[in-house]
Amino acid sequence: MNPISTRADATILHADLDSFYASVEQRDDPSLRGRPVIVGGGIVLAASYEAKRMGVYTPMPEFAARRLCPSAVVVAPRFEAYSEASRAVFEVFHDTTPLVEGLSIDEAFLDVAGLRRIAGTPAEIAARLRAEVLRRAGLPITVGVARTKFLAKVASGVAKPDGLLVVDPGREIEFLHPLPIGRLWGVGPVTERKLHARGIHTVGEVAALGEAHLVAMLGVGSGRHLDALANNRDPRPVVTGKRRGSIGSQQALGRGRKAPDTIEALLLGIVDRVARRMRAAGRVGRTVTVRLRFDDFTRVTRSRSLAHPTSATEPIRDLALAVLRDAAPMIEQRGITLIGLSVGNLESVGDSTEQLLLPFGRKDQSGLDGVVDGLRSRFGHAALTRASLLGRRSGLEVPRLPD
DNA sequence: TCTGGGGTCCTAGGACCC
DNA sequence: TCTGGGGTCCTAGGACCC
Repeated sequence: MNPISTRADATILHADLDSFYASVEQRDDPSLRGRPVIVGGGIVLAASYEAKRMGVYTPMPEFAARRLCPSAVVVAPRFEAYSEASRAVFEVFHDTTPLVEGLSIDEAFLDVAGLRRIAGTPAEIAARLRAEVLRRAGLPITVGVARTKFLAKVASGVAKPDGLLVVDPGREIEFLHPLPIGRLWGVGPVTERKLHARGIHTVGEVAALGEAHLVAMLGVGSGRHLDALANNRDPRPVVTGKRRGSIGSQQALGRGRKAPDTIEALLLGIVDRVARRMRAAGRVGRTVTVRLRFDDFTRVTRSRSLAHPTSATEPIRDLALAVLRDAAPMIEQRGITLIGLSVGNLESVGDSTEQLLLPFGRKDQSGLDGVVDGLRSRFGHAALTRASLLGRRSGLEVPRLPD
């Protein structure tokens, strides 16, 4: 009998654009190529590798970066251009494999298992992916290849910039255990401090600690999570079709007193932006969270939930204002330096027609005409059109909509 | 070094229901 | 009259990620 290999192949790619915003600027303005570039808006949003070599990092205050790197060209961010570049890059991802899990505007996991016959080994696919991203989007990208998501991500981090690194399944521990704990997904400044205080500096040392110890130190969630990663257990599959759970916006205000009217006006602007984005995305939500940051950089959040999900501006605005007024004494006393709002508990408009009709007490199709106006005011016309289409498709006689 | 804007996930207590 | 345990939702806060 032939021995059956139980060890899975390294088929997960982590693709991560290098200094994304700065690279887009260098791509679009040839005079910036080869020079230190900082994309800044108060803080450093991105720095080219030329700037990083001088010690510039994200999110360093802009003035500090200028002092550190006087020869740097500082450019204002162009978020539209970055979204467009991201779209082009994700097109390449999707042309490579249907199994794409986006993590942010500039990185994604790709599962290329099963593509060997038609597309070659994962290393070959990764090399081609890098070349294609450069050709079609004009951007450098680093790819890590491994058996698990975590190892693939670490690999791309190690290979940066403009690199490709495959972690051979036979050498995973050898690769993983010497790494500093900061490389572990979920270890930020706080956890790092706690571990350093106990003399733990490498992933191998975390692995040796044992789950019980980690749980006692960091809580059940983080403890188990870190124990698993450090011991090279990461069974998470690449998941497609994930949707956001919240949509929000915020604005830093700088120090100094602001009149209550000014703060309200800012919040209204934010509500408007968020509601607009929700409608554009075809999402409705129920939980409205107002976020405040004070002069001393402490933060609070205050949230309330609506009875029914919505993407209409008015109910969100009313609730947000009520929450803000409750917080007025706090703001008066502590000074405000940031205001933000997000809407969570998101659902997709059109997930089910019933969900749309439920708030109106209509589970069947009798007398639907009368609810059209109500639906429009609640969800907006575009969402209603989609719902109507879906309703018809699922056999409901949803009334035709006036234009 | 004094800190932007977009998110995710986890924890924990209290209300409420069965 | 005094009392369980489980499940779910809501709210607040914290850590983390890019």
